[in-house]
Parts: sequence; structure tokens; C-alpha cells
Amino acid sequence: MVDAPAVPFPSQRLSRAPAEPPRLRSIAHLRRFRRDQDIYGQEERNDTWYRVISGSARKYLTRADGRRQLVDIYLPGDLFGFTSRVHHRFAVQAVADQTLIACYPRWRVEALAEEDSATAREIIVQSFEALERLQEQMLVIGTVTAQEKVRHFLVYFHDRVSAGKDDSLALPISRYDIADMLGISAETVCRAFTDLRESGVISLQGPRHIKIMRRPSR
Amino acid sequence: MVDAPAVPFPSQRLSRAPAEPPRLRSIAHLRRFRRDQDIYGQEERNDTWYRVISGSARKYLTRADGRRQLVDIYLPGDLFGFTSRVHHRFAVQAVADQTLIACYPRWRVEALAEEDSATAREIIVQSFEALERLQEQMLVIGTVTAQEKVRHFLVYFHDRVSAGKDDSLALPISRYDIADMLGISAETVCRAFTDLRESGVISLQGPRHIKIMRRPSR
DNA sequence: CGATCATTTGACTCCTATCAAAGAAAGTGG
DNA sequence: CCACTTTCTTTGATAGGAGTCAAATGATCG
Repeated sequence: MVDAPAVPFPSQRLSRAPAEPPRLRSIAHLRRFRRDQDIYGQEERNDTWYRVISGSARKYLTRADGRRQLVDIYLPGDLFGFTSRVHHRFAVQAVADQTLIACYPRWRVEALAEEDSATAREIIVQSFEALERLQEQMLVIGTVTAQEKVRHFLVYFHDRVSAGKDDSLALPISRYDIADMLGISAETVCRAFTDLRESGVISLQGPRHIKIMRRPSR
Repeated sequence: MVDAPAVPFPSQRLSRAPAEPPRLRSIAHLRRFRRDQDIYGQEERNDTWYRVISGSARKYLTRADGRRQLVDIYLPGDLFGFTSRVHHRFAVQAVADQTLIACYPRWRVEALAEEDSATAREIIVQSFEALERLQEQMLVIGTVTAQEKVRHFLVYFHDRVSAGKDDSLALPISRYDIADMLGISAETVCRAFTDLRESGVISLQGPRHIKIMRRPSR
């Protein structure tokens, strides 16, 4: 089912690099980040909004007990760091090495959104997409068994990364990342991979290169 | 820590009934819903956006296996039903009887957002808040034990409902709702309530009326 | 006051977290 | 380019926790 709605907020971006409003682009500056380097930290002041140009990033939080909770993965085109709070609640760090990020001063984005409806619309579309990602992820986490969680996660993530091209998927993230996203242990994630492979649901070329053979009914 | 930022998108609404932009209000019409009545259905066309005036609503989805996943609870002032998709992925139904909902035709809201920055800002603020609720909920779900999930959920929900007035909380939702929100069984939720009461973390006046005695470190 | 629904408790099995360690892959420095 | 180190992935053993089925109690509504 392909949607091609005649509405201001398009249902699906056709490419992973969406049209950035020109006036928004003009206030950006670019920065490169190393693997695992923080783009912004937990509880940091929210002065800047960001967009992934290339590479990927994880949004996460470290709990009092040291456990890490991952709430989103950002891919090229994704705007992030926006909130109406003064301080961030989560941190975001680069996953891939040499991740390229566009940085926008918050006050300038907000001022621009006031007068330029294309910018306002871009913020709205991007936050809607973030919302839908989070909801999908909640569905994934809400399944009962670990095997189902991993299976649904792979399908969800495949649809994000490879936009329905084929059924193979190159994972940019580790088993630990998946575990911290799903709220289960990394060992359990591994066992789920093994079980899914043995039951023919997925096949593995390498640990990070999977192919989805059978999709779950959602 | 009270935030009073001099920025266009205020950090916290001071009351549960925020200032609705006048031009947005002018395109609304009001509807009442009975308990458990659908405000919109899963896979329904997204033609209308909504706001809770009084009462409450749950956003949920019924899975292929019949299990229900709850992803958000809407309280007075919350705007909902917005997405950039053509069809809804979730359904929303009234929790409380006689829930009063303002309905906005989607095309008129979108047209208004194009020319009226106050409307665009309201959409942005509301979707940011929805995002933050979902993230908080993900933190809740991401804790290890069921007892922790329930405990964190009660704190999270208390902060939403009673806005820090005191430590008591009147739950508008059932154990089943909580279970479907946390992805655990209703029996386990009950046991968690019992255990939390016995260990003095909460006290119960009635099943739906709790008092939080000790907060978890987050 | 009876009927229905929500909440609570019990018993049992299966699943997953945890601790431990081995094997595979990838990055580093000579 | 190779040896070495580090990180990532996989597998094993065990104990505790949660799902499920079942039933009793408590609350609510007509």
C-alpha cells in the first residue's frame, strides 16, 4: 500500500535524505563525530537541534543502576534533539564512525519556524515521524517473548533502513544496542538470533548481515 | 526546578487546560463519548484531529493474537490523532464515561498551520509532549522487574495527573490497562501492587486510590 | 439484591537474567 | 602484513521471575 496523499504533511519520505527547507539549511553548520562520541549529553542544556547527514546515532539514557536504555536510532535525514524542555533528558551519541551532523542553533530554528511555514512544517513532520518510530518500538517491546521482540525489531528496523528494497539488512548496531532497546539482556538477544536462524525465520551471512525469510503477522 | 524559559515553546504548561489558539478553537466541534467508545478506529482514515476537553482516552492497538497494546493515555488538554500518515495505526477510545472531545477537521488544521504560527506552534508543542510521554514510558517499560515497572509507572502517571500537588493519585484506569501499557499480565500488576504495599512503597485507600510513600531513584 | 466486572491470590511451568567462559571479528601498533 | 589486544558474539548452567490457568473475593451498577 503506497500512499501518495495530497496533503501538506506527506506520509512517507521517498528518500532517506528529505528536502531540507533552504532557510533551515542556511543556519546549519556541520560537525563530524567519532564512534561513541556524544553529540549531546544527558541533562545538557538544549541550545541546538541536529540532523543526521550521514552515519547514525543512538538516543539513550544511563539509569541510576548503570543500565542503559536506548529509545531511538537516528539515520540520515532524521532531525533530532528537539524538545520544548530547557534541558535534555537523554543523550545522543554517534554509532558509526565519522558520523556527519548538521547543527542548528535552537533560537534561530524557533524564530524561523515562527515566520517560515516550510520550517514549521518540517519540524512537525519530523516530530510526527519520531512519534511513529517510538510507537512502533513500543509495539515491538510489548510482545511477550524475547524471540518475538527480536523478530519484530528486525522487521521494524529493516523497514527503516532499507525502505522495502529487499529482505536483507545490514545492522549498524550491536547485540547490546538491540538488547538495550528491547529491555532484555544481550545474551537473550543472541539466543533469539540463533533460534530464529534455526527455525528458518532469518538467515545470517555474518553477525551483522541478516536476511528476513518469514515476516511475523502483526 | 521550575523552568520559565523565554522561548517560543514553553517547557511546561502551567495548567492541564492549555491556551488553545483562538483560530484553532473556532474550527472545533464538540462530541461526547461513552466509556470504551471508540473516538477513532485502527486503520481508520485520518481526517480529524482531536483534543481532550474532559475525561480521558487510551490509544491502543489490538494485535493479531488478540492481545492489546496500550501506548498512551490522553488527559484534558492533550491534542491527539495527529500523524502524517493517511490512515491511523492505532485506535483511541474513551476511558471515562462522558468524555468530552473537541474535533478539528484535519485539512483545516493543516491549512491553518500554514498561515497561523500560533497554530503551528501548538501542534509542535503538543507533539513534543507526546514524544516525551512515550520516551518516559519507554523508560518505565525498560526496567527489569514487574515491580519496578509498576512503581515507575505510578510515579510517571502521578506526575502527569496531579502535577506534583501531593503524593496521592486516583487512577482512572484498570489493572488491565496498566498491564497492557507495561507489556505484562494483569495478575502480575496485581501482585506488584500487593508487594509494593507490603513493602511500604505505596499505600492503598481503595484499589484505584493510591498514595506514593517512597519514590524510586531514577 | 443479584449480576457483572475488577481485583486479588494460588499453583505450576516456562522463560529470561545472571554469571561464566569460549570463539569470532575487528581494530592497533610494530 | 602479522601478532596482539580488545570488543563483539555465542553458548552453557542455574536460579528467580513472570505468564498462564484457575478460582475466590471485593466492588459496582442496574
